[in-house]
Amino acid sequence: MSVKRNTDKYDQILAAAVKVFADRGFAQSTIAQIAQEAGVADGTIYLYFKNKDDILVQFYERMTEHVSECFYKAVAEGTTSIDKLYNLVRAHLEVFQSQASGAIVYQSETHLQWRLVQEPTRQMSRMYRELISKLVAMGQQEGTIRSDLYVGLVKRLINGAVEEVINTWIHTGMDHDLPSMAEPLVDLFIKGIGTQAGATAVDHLAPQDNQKIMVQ
Amino acid sequence: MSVKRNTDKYDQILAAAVKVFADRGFAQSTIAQIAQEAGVADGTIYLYFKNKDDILVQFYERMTEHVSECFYKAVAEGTTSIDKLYNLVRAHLEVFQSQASGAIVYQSETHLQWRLVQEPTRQMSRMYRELISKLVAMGQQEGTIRSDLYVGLVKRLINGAVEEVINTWIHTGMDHDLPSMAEPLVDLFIKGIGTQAGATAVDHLAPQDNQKIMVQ
Amino acid sequence: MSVKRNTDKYDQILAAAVKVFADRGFAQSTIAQIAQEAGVADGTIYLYFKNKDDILVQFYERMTEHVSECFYKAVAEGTTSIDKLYNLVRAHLEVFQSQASGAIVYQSETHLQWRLVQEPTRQMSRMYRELISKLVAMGQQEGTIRSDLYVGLVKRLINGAVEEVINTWIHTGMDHDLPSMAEPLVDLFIKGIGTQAGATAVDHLAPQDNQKIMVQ
Amino acid sequence: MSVKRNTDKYDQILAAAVKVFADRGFAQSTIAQIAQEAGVADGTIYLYFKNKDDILVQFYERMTEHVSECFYKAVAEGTTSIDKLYNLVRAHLEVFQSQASGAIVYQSETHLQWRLVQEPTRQMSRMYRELISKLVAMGQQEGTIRSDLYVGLVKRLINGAVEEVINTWIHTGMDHDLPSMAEPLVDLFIKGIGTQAGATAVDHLAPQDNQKIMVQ
DNA sequence: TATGAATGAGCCTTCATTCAT
DNA sequence: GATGAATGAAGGCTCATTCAT
Repeated sequence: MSVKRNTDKYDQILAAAVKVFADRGFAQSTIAQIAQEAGVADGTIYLYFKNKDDILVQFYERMTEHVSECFYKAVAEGTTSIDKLYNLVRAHLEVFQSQASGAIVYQSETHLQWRLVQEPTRQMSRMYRELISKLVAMGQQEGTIRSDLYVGLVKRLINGAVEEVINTWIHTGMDHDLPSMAEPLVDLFIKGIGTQAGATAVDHLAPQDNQKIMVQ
Repeated sequence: MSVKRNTDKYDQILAAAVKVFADRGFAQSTIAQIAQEAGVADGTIYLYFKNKDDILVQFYERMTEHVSECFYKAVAEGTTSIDKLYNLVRAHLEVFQSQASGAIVYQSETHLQWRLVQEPTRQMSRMYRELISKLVAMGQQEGTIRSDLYVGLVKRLINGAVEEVINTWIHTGMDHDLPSMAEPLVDLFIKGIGTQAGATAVDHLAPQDNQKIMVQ
Repeated sequence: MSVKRNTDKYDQILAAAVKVFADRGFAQSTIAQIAQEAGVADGTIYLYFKNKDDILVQFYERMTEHVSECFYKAVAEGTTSIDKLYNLVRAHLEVFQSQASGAIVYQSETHLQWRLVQEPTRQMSRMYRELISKLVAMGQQEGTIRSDLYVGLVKRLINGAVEEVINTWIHTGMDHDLPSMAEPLVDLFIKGIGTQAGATAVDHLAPQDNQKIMVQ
Repeated sequence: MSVKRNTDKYDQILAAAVKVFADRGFAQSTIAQIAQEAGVADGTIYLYFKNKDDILVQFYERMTEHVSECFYKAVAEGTTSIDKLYNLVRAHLEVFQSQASGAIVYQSETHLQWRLVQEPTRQMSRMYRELISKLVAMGQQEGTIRSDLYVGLVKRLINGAVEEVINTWIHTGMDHDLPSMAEPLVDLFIKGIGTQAGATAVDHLAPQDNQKIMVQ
């Protein structure tokens, strides 16, 4: 009656499903396609997953867990905050490159299946924010990172840029090396794109309402 | 015979469709739902759109056109490159805030309905890259923007960060003011998150293969 | 409220409908197609015909009437029974050749829309039988036609053969001259395909139950 | 994935479909009606047939194959050409009587669904022509069949007359015995309806262009 | 009269899910 | 456990018919 998890066949089906989802999108994928890709009968899938939605949810939970581990480990391995940031970005790119299908599904379905994957996604986001938050605090103590920063926005800056790099990679056929983008990205994160003169110029932009910036 | 475009009812149906798509996703939306939201009969939709896919395509084409205009105008209105960048980011945030449903659909379906919306999406991306490219070149002449930049990556940095800000806004209930994020974002883009010491530290990160960075 | 018949537009629509029916079949034809072919608006058709079925019925009634006239006239013009038969067959082929679309529709839809066109079809059949019946009786008096014939079967022989010739003409692209088949057909009807020896051989075939032969 | 053919349920559905098609015509029949008649769910039909069209095509292929076998066997069993002709006509009537629904569908849809059933229909026609052709040649050697015949026209004479007999049978409620018409039909085919005097009279009909007669 | 936009019932087809084997 | 045939609800789309202009 209740589904069996963490068996070989479970993994086999999940892997097949991710591949199919990556190809056609979750909503356009059918149980029959997944079954064929996994080399099992349609009905067999229901021995391991409650229903079609459950497959996606399981994937997100696994993915989140795996990614979390990787990110934590990557950050732990760095000594300075900048090392840690570099390791984090590199780990992000590496884990998505090594699991292209998973990456595609994750990037594509998060918005669309929000109701289903809200929980793992939020957890991922929280984890990311926490890592960035610690990084920034550490860097501020080291004197390598500015002290006038809204952490929430920094997180969005870094996460958004990295994800955009991954998206571009996906849409251009996944034919270039993703982790090698880590260093130039971190370079941009740290130094920005401006010169000293540019920095001064920015300070003369009209001030704005900073109240709502710290959301999430 | 052929569909009637640019009529009141066309707009009415398109608006309804965007609302429904934003709520449930394109694939999960039904013609019946759109018809009900628009206050017309199911069949009426087919007087204005070839089929369901066509509704999404029309939306993308309209959106792309509208956004392009806004962005071009915004950039044209700035005097310095930093002004222009600020105006661009602000325009991006403004146009998506003013069309929340459209923003959601655009962000959500681009990846998933790639076959359908490839063309307008590519056009949008090209336009964005062009604007950034000109901005950067101008800033480099002004001496406000660094000269050692890969424009493609800068575009991904800025676009990715802005879209992530929009996504966060969407996922947190669209309850804060989006355009006010423009200034702190530009501040981060120009200055980065590092200090002088941080900048020096970045230069000591392991060098990497820069060959493939210029993709897109 | 009540439909107007025998006006120019009525004829125009009817002609257009027959053309469309011939192309795609009655059930696969749409009012929109007929309207376009006729150069009128969809709604206009309902000023002249009760509904789609009515168009077919009107066509059958007209066709039956026209064909009847032609057949009667053709038969009246012959002097001997064989002349009359020849004229009948030739008229049949002529009228269908001169109205190819009508011929196609008539041949194709009679079986399928039996419920709709039963009446005119039956009338046509009755007329045909009557003509043949008179022909045969006349020939028997003249001594040119056998006296041991079941008229119903003779009618089916002649009508069936002529219609099959028409069908073949339709299916081979309507590119040969139809009325010129009248003479060889009549030759076969009168003489049969056998020799004297053949005729003798036929008489030795097993006798059968002749009771039910005279139907229709 | 691919449809299952030659199973019990396949036959069951095909039989039900033929019954429904015979009742209402192919285009007016619905999958739901067929499913109900077959006692299965709508979706089940798609496990055995690609789509609605495929059902008709399958029927035609089966029918053609079955009829071909019957006709070949019937002709093979006769000794003289007239025996063979009689057997052929009788087999034709028998096979259509024993499969009334199939007969109706075959006669009704051949013209209308020409695109779909062209292939089997052409094959059937070719087979029929071949049989007639051999028959005639044999009879001519035996001296029982005239030597001045256009085979194509003879085929149309025989086929047309037989089919008209079947049509009449269908339209009059299928209440008389069809095979018993074989003998009087063959009698007409061989002897014609004329007397010696009639034959002479025919020869005085206006000559015509014989060039195009041999089509098909 | 004539129009053609609007309607909505109905149909083919797909596919998640079940269950007898 | 594993299968895959069967189910039937649901959705995209068509088109005969109506009616306000």
